[in-house]
Amino acid sequence: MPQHGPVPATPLAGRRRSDVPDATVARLPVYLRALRALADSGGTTVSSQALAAAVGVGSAKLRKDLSHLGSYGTRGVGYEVAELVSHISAALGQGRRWSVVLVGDLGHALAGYGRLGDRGFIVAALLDADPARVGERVNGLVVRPLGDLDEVVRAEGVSIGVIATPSAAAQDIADRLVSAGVTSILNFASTLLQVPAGVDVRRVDLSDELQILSFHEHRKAVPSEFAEVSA
Amino acid sequence: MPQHGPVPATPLAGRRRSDVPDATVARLPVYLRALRALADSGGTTVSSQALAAAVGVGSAKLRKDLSHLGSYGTRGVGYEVAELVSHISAALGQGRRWSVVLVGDLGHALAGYGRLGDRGFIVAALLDADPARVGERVNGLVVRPLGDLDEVVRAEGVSIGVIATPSAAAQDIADRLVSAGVTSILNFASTLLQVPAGVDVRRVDLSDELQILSFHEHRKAVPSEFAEVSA
DNA sequence: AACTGTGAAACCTTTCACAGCT
DNA sequence: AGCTGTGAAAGGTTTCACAGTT
Repeated sequence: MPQHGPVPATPLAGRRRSDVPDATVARLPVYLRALRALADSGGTTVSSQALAAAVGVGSAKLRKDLSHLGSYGTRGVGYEVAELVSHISAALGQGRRWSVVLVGDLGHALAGYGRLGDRGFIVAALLDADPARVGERVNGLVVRPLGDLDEVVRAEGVSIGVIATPSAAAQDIADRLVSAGVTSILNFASTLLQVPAGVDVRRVDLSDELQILSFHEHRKAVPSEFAEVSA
Repeated sequence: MPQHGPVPATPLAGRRRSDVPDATVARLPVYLRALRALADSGGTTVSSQALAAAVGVGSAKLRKDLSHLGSYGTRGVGYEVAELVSHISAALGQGRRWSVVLVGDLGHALAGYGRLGDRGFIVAALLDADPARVGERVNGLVVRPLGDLDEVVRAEGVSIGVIATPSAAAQDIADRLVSAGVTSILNFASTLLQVPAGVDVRRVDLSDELQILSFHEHRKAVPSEFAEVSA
């Protein structure tokens, strides 16, 4: 797995993947959720102040974030909720519905948890390598055997796969997903996946998250030890 | 529409929480896992090159990260695996074992998934508001009623809670956790929690993650619309 | 008066490149 | 020769503060 481009001489050859900064992209789903809640409760316009307060960020950051999508506010007034919703949705690719496959037993639980349907995602299939789990009904879906992966991905045009298997199986599942045509993977296993260029992977790991919390917790408990250099 | 006058939310005022940068803290668990794998396969020393390659970061970044913990390498040689493991563990607070409570049905699945025991975490209890789930055995633990929360937190000295309930219940659970004495929360619900200062919250949301992936996926599909003019 | 959109400043993170040790 | 540790440079993100618009 090659890592670096060969020539570092090029001054501006980095892969600019999109015009929207990563940090902004990560916040768009949060804004979107807050805006939809606003719309549901009858709001028609919001100021950056009000929306920012609702999501717990500063208003300048929110405005800067939105400015990367375009100029959709009205000076002196604020943003039209419905309009913002549609622009953010469009940026996130929600203009179409994305089919996803969830693989592994944690996936069965996630399928019932996330309200994915409300967010423009269709669970094309739940897959499991364990024959004992196959056939189980989970949240209106029947668990299918791993062998169906290729067929499902091709038939349903799946481009996103969720790996929620034990770590040991994760790389194998990733390989299968990629060879079936999946180009984005959300990986709940602790394994660091090897994938070809062009495939995006995001990893979410329970124990990593807990360890980050315990790092800070540790500091809360013994602040004096870290405050200052002693003798 | 939003009339919340003063913002009670946590604006996260500029505060130096620890001497280790956040970005570094987030990577420590990854280094630690790689180092343990190395140790298990008999490695005794690593160079920053080798370790960095194993976790998919640049070697300079790895060295800079480690330098925030101290100076534990040997020039010309590399790092002693066992020594690094113990220093990173110590930084993450793994010197002691942390008790956690998992609340909600997704928590039941997570309890069986994460190998938390291997990482220094003890699941003090699985709690559920649904009486039908109470008494269920999951991974060697019996699901207990939500009413036990206070007792468990105090009896087991729990400082970390995981919220894996439906969104509608999340804020209530957070309030209960906080009033029982929990000071770090990992929130899998989409709700943005309001907590008092001093309580850390990390949120992990399945549909947010999928939306981040679909953002990029969207761009892959229609690159011409967003790409710059090529040479 | 209220609020957006945005340059510029401040801050944080990553990468470079090399001095210094083994 | 090989590798760490780290200042300095480069790049990215957040915050400030205000001109511009309604």
